[in-house]
Amino acid sequence: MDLFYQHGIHAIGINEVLKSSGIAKKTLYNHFESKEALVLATLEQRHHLFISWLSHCLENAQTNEQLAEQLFSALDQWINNKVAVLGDFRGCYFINTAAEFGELTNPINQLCQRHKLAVKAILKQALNDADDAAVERLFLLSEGIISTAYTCHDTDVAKRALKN
Amino acid sequence: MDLFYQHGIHAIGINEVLKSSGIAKKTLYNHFESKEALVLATLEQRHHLFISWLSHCLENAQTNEQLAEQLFSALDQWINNKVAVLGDFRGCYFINTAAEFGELTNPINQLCQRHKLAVKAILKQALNDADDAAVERLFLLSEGIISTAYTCHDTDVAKRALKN
DNA sequence: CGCAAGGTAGACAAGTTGGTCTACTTTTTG
DNA sequence: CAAAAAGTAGACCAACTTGTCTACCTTGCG
Repeated sequence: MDLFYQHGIHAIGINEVLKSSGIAKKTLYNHFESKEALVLATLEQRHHLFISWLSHCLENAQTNEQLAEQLFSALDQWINNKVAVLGDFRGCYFINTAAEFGELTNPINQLCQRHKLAVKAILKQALNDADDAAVERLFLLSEGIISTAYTCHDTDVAKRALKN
Repeated sequence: MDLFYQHGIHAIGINEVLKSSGIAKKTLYNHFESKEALVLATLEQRHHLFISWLSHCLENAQTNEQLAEQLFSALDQWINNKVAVLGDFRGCYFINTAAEFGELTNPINQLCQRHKLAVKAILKQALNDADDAAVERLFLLSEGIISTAYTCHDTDVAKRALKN
């Protein structure tokens, strides 16, 4: 997971995965029928990790403003490597991976899409399905923050969003 | 350019570039000393293309609201393949490329960052450097829109943003 | 025209890729 | 304990990677 997240899928060969995990090639191909299957498993794992972290961060928000505050401050924690389960921040694993696998028919791409829809659903639920436009704005802002933090190496962007 | 944008850098080998461009390998390496140099050239080219398209789209905006309207409607055009110079929409070339080349020391990554800063500068300028917080929000929203349109295959996201 | 510059096609090198397979060892389990 | 299951190390394969080089051909220009 960490290797793929830190360097991208194409940049990491199976042999590097083996070396870093200390596992034999045969064993790996015993558990996963291909590199794609392995990648899908890492996506699935991170999906669950991320969703449960995010849900926890957004618990008990009462108002739009409160939700925004909790969301942005969670992102700030992540961006500044304060969230152990998410590892060293290197943008969104799903955005990054979708960038490498763009074909709509590719299961990898589809999983990335599903992840994003799940994130949006969590925001919606945190607002009791109240305000669709607010959910949308919050989602777009959070995507923008994650993307900007990564490509601009801007570690303060979430903090600034908190203030505005 | 198109090949790299549509499929990602690692997914496209030099030989595919040659085949698709009808150029001999020697010739290519006569003009570019490496694949990285070629990639940098495509980034540079698209950077200029994109910046000049965007500047044009944002001309003569008087208010925050007007600027937002012009920005979102420009994005909508791009996302729905109405902007010939930008080619078939496949997200932001710079976000996608940064996802593949994450090391801060890599010139490719640095170019991606510079592009984003230039985009932000254009927004700032379009508002006559007036309202920093508004520029920031607009930038984040636009990054979110581009990213969402791509990873969620959501071609209406810019249109919805226009309405809110 | 004649020649230099720069094009073409593609063989080739050295290394990497994902994936299979053999031969052997360790662990689990009835 | 014995047998089966699952692990290990790594050779091997075919295909592909970037990049170099040779040999030939086409241009543009003095």
